[in-house]
Amino acid sequence: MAGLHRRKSRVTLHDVAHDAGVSIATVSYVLNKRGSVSEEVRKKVRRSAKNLGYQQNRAARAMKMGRSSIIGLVIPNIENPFFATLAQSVLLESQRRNYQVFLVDTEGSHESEEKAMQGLVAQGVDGIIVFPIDDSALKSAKSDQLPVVVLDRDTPNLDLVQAEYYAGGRKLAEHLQALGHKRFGMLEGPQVVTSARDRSRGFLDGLSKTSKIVWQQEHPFSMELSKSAEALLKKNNVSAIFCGNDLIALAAIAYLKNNDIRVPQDVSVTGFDDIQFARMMSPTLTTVHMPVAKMGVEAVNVLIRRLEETEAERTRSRIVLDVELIVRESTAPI
Amino acid sequence: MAGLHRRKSRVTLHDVAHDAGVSIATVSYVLNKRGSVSEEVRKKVRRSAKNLGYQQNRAARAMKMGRSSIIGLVIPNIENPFFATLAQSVLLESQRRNYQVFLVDTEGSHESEEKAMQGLVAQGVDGIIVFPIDDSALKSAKSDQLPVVVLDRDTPNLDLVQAEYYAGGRKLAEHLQALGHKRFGMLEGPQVVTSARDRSRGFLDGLSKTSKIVWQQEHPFSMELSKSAEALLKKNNVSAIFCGNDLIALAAIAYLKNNDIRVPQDVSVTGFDDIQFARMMSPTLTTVHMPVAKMGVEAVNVLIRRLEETEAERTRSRIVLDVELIVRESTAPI
DNA sequence: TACAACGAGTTATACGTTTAATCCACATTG
DNA sequence: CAATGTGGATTAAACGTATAACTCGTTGTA
Repeated sequence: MAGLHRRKSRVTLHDVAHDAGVSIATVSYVLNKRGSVSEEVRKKVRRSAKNLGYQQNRAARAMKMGRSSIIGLVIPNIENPFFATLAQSVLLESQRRNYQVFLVDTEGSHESEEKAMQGLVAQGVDGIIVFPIDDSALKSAKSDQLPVVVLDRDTPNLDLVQAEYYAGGRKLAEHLQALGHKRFGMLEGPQVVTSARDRSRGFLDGLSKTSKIVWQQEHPFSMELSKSAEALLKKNNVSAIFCGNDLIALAAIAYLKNNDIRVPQDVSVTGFDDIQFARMMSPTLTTVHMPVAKMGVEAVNVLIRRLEETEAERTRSRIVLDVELIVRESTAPI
Repeated sequence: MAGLHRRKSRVTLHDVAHDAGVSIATVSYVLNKRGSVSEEVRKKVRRSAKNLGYQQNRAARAMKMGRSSIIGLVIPNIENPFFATLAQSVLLESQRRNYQVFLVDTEGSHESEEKAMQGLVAQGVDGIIVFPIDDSALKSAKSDQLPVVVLDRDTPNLDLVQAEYYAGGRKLAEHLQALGHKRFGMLEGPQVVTSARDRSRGFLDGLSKTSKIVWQQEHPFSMELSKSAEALLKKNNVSAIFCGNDLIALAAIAYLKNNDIRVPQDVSVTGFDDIQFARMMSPTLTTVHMPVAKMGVEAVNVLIRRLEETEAERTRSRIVLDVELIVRESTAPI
C-alpha cells in the first residue's frame, strides 16, 4: 500500500463547474460569496463542491490575488518557554483568522534574523511579526516592502506591541521594600535590549532613598549562570535579588541552594515573565506576569488590520499591555 | 512614512528578461539551471536578476509545479520543551533543505489534530510530519493523499521515526538496581500512548525477581500533579520512583521536597526525555536522553526523500534512534 | 554536397483562480 | 413600443512561472 500517495490531481473549479452544469466563474462567485447568483444555483454548486470534495488551490489563489494569506513569525529561540507560549498564541489566533504562519527561529543570531526577514519576504508572506534579538535596528526594515509588527522593541515607523516593563519593575521594587528589604543585588538582562533596560529602570526608580544597590550586573537571558554572577551570589551580602527574567532567577536560585543560601529565608529572589515553570519550581517564583498570549493575539490583530485596511494610510499602532505582580514563595519579609 | 508598504509589484521573470534582452524562458532556464544556455547569456541574466532584485514568486511556481515546497508539522503542545526542541530542529533542517514549515499546535485535542491534518492538506502542503496525541489511528490517515511521517507511534503504512523507548526503560531499571534499589513506585505516562507503554515495559522487563513494584499509576505527561499521585508520593514507602517523563518527575520532586522527603537521600527519582530544565533544577535529574533534535532532522529527511523520490515505490521507512542514560543527582545508592 | 545532429534561443501553452466585461432575457417605464 | 434597467449567468483575460515543442544557424559526417 505504500507509495500510493501521489497527489491525486485535486478537484478544481472546473470539475465542480462541470458537475453542477454551470460555468467556472459561477462556482467561484458562489464559493467566495460574491456576485449575484440565484439561490438554487447556489445550492447546486455547493452540493457539487461538497460531493467532489473541492478544496481551494491556495497557490493559484495566492498568485491571482497577489497575497498568500501567510504571515511570518520571527523569534529568537523557540526553546525559551516564553517564546513557545508566544508562538502558540500567534499560531492559534492566525489560524482562527484564516492565516497560516511560517515560523522562523533565528537562534539568537543577528545574521539569521536578517536572513529570516529576507527569506520570508522572498517566500511571499503578506506580513511579518518579529520579536527582535535586540535594538540594533531591524535594518533591512522591510516596512517599505510589507507590513511588519514588532514585539517588545519600540522601532521607528513600525507597529508595536509590548508590555509595561517599566511598571513591572516598579512593582517589584515596591513589593520588596514593603517586605522590609533595603540591600539589593541585580542580575539585569542585556542592557542593549530596551525591554531589559525598562525593567531595570522601573525597578531602580521604584526604590526609595533608604534602599541601596549593593551590586548590579548584566546577564544574558539564559539559564547558564556566568562565573561573575556566581561570584556575586556567593557573597551573600544582600537581602533581595532582582533578576532580569525567570530563567536567570531560576539559575540563581539553583546556585544559591547549592551553596546553602536559603531562598527566601536568607535571600529573596524575583524573576520576570512568569513562565510556566515559575510556579513549578521550589520555591515557587515571585515574578511579573507578562501577558504573552495576549501579546501574540494583539500582534496578529494589528498585522491583519494593516493587511486588510484600505489604501487609507493608517497611523502606526502602539499597543502596550499591562503586567501583573505575582507574589509566590521566593520572596519573604526580611 | 507609515503605510507605504503596499507590496510594490515585485519584479518578475518578464522584467528580468526585458532587462537582459532575452526571452522569459531563457531566464527561467538560467535561474533553474536547466536547458542549454551559453555562458555569456547566463551571466547577463544573472546580473540583471541581481540588479533588479528578482525574487521567485513561490505561489506562481507552486501552482505551475503542483508542489508548494511547504511541509506541515503537527505537534500536541509547543509549550512542552520537548516539542519546542523538536519543532526547532524540524524548522532548521527544513529551511536548510529549502522547504518552509507550517506549524500547527493541536493543544492536545484529537479534534484539532484531525482538523489540522485536513487543513494542511487543504493548504496544499507537500507532506506532513506529525507527532500524534495518542494511538487512536490517525484516521484521516491522509497517506493516500500525501506523504505522512509519523513521529513516535508505529502506524501501519506510514513512515516512522522514533526512539528506543524500551531500551531506555531497561537502562533506568538497571541503573536503579545497581544502586541497590528494590522497592519502586511508578508514575507512568498515559498507557494509550505507545511510547509511554514502551517505557514502562522496558522498565518492568529490566527488573529482577527480587525487585518489587509497590505502586504504579498512570499520569498525564504534564507538570500538574494529580491528587492520587500526591497521595502515593506522600506514603514514602518506596526507595525509587520511575516517572513517565521529565515533567512528571519535576512535579514529583517539587512535591516531595515540599513534604520533607529528600531527593535523592530518601528517595531516588528518574525522568525521561532529558529536557533542558532537567539539568537546571536541583537536584539535577537522572533521566534518559532522547535524541529529539535528531528525530526532527530524520523526519525531514524521510519526508523529503519520499517527496522527491521517483515514482518507484519506496518501501516504508522505519527509523529508530538510540537513547542514552544520563545519570545526575536525583538518583543515589539506597 | 546533402543531411543529420546539435547548441542556443524563442514561442506558446498550461497550471487554477479571480473578476471585469459582456451577454441575455425579461421587467419597468416614459 | 422603444428605451432603459436589472438579476443572473457566461466569456475571457490575467496573475508569474515552467517546460515541451519548435526554430534557426552551425558543425560534423557519410
